[in-house]
Amino acid sequence: MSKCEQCIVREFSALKALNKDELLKLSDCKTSFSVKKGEVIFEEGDSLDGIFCIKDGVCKLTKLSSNGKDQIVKLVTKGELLGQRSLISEEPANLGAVALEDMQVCFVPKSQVMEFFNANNKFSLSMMKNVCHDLKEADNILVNLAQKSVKERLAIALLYLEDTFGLNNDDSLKIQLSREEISSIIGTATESCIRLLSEFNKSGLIELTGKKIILKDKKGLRKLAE
Amino acid sequence: MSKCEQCIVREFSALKALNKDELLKLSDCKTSFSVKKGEVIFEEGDSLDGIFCIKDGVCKLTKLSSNGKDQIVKLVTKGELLGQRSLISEEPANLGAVALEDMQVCFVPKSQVMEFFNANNKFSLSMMKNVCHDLKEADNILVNLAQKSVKERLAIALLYLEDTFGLNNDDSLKIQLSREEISSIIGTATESCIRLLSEFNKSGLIELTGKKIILKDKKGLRKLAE
DNA sequence: ACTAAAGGATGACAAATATCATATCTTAAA
DNA sequence: TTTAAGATATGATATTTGTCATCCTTTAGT
Repeated sequence: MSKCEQCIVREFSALKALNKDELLKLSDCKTSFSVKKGEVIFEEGDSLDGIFCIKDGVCKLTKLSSNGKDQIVKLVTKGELLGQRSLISEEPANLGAVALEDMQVCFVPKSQVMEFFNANNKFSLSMMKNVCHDLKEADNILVNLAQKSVKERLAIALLYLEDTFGLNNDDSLKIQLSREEISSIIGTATESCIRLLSEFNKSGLIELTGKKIILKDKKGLRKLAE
Repeated sequence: MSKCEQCIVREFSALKALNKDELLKLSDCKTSFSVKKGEVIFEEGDSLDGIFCIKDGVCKLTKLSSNGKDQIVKLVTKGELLGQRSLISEEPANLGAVALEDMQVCFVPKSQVMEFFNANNKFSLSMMKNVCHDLKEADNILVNLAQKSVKERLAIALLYLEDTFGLNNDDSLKIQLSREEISSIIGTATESCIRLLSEFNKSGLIELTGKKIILKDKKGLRKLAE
């Protein structure tokens, strides 16, 4: 069983507010496991008995719409927590979580989180700020979905993916998403997304090489994104 | 200066978690004021030095998109609080608030809210649950905007307005929104919204009499909304 | 009561987006 | 390696939605 003290999740999440004693408790009660690409961490409607710490990898949070299509609501990556809203609300998960890459995850039982929550004001405030940040982001995405064209949303999404997940050595986006997944982020048909990527490619905004995407003209993309 | 003890906001918001002493403090520090229909309570980007309690009336929370159109992100009504996210995040308001009706509002300074927040665990947990609820709602709306047609979104919005704000004696929706505002909720052009309302009217789903809207066939609307 | 301004309605048309069909390419399993 | 399944690409077409113009109706102000 590894220690939580040096874990990357401590750097980026509410766990940074925990003191040494609390970290020891955390190490004791957590369970580690790995998740293969494509595997489900939890499904929409599941009751979560705790939160997940993402030590490595990226997953998507999705919701199935009644038209049968999945919408990606958020991508969650290394260093972040998963399941906070559900835990605080004491409600089943509103979104499902699926690994986009192989992941290393820890599970911390609800009882332990609530103990920190009640005992450590900094921890609860920090967690709250995360939820608030998510709310702000969700509102902003909501406005984009309502007011921007698919083309604009694609430009925004590509810039977001580069900013958030960075680049490989060849300047291509580090995060690997299928065309269908990109469509599911921007809320459009897969074919429309593919067509626009081709168009961006032809007009020199991006460069497509197989699955790889390189943002060639970020200024142009930013202008498109407005 | 009126007492907070009997205030309707206590019934529905995090204020229900305050004890008698705290309520007295609240009464002491709050300022009451009224807002006329159409007036701005705060604007996107404003730094809020506290939260607002809505004693009466309804307001819209909007965000201006780069295309020049306002998107209504949420309607907030009698009994609810305003500005919680901004307060917790210690960030400027992400959304602007404009009265849809004449309102009675109280303002509670940040210092006092934070005092309750730190001293009273129930209060902070309750407030957090509100933010979590907002997040869930925002995610759900986001999915609808991404995946549902304008017609479906209109049906959903009409049902929501009836459920949330109720009916007048003549069965018409109690909340009065302009066509432009309805468009701004469902994220479409005003003309498209007007056209669909006419269509719903002709097909017997709703009945339009001037500004009044009566949901005639809720079953049909629910089916449309899926 | 009159008038201007705003809101609402509708047609004609354009643009954006979805859908369906099909072809090609990639990947993983036998 | 071969093959099948899935992913990507693209054309043709249908549908949805937006835009612009115009007219009608209501509302607020003088």
